[in-house]
Amino acid sequence: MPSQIAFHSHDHACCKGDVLDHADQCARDNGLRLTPVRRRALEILLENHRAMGAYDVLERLAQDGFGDQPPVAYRALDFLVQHGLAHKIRRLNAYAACMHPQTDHTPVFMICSTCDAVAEAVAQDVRAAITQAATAAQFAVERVNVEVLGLCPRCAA
Amino acid sequence: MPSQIAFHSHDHACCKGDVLDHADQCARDNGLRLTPVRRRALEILLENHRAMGAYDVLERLAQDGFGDQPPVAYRALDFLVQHGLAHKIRRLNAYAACMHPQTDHTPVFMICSTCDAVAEAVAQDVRAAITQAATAAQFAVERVNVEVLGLCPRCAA
DNA sequence: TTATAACGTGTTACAATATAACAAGAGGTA
DNA sequence: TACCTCTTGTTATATTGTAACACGTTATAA
Repeated sequence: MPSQIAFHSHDHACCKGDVLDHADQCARDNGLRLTPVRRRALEILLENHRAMGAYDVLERLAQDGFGDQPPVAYRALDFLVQHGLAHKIRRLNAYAACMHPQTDHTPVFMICSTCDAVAEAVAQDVRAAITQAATAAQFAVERVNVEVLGLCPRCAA
Repeated sequence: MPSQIAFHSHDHACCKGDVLDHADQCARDNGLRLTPVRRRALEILLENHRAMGAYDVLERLAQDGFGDQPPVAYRALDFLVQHGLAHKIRRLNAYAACMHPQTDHTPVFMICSTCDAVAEAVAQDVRAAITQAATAAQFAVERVNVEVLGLCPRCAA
């Protein structure tokens, strides 16, 4: 599942299913508890290739009978981020499901400034270039966040 | 002035002076109005190589006799960011003076997770790698933001 | 099995970050 | 001068994010 397809038409039910399957698998393998709220939060994020604000997710969770106070959403989202099942898109103060949960990746987020769609690319050489720059500054890298704002193919057309 | 020096000892009065001089120059050349609040905001950001929250800057501005309501700080900071004199560090919800205002750069921010110091590296190949990844996804890049969390040389020691 | 500890959820209350909108002043320009 | 634009100050409010506690559930271990 190459990252680029987020911007292009694809079988999203399948795309979504794959990620959820992996999440279940990952939970089993690592002794994580993918509880109903957490799993539902991930499903909500997976509904489209857009980042969602914590309060938007909260609203959806509340509709489904879960709690309706901010910590409910923040805790579920923090869990997903913590375990690599979702990412926080800082430019948008929002969250998106991880589209490459199986790989140890340094995600590059491409955010469409027109339609707000978000795609996650895996770019190993971006990571390499960053590491090199950091090394030159004697800086020990822990986490990397790359966000690119621009126009997705659809909006550019 | 190589980016890396932010993490190392350097003549900060000079470092600060250079950036302010450039800002004055840049304002003259481009017909920008580097008004007292705006210039003072930049000076405040330049006091150390740390990112400052808008409310911290506001407090300082208020002490200097400017308004004490949030828009005062946000407007000054937005102006600086808009014209490339400062950057917003999204991981910290904070702002830092631009240390390479003269160059058309894609900044890479290195944020120390221990002491919160921020250094700004210019890494042309990071930009190149990102552009390549974006092109592969038919994504038209407008702005790029790279933030690296880790340990600065001092804290690593 | 029961005791216990660790974790998860719901809730209240609040903190931190950010913006909309309007009035008034400062600075140019015809 | 009259006019326009930009800038500043202010009020009020929106948005995003957490601390802390009560209670339930799950895992562990005697």
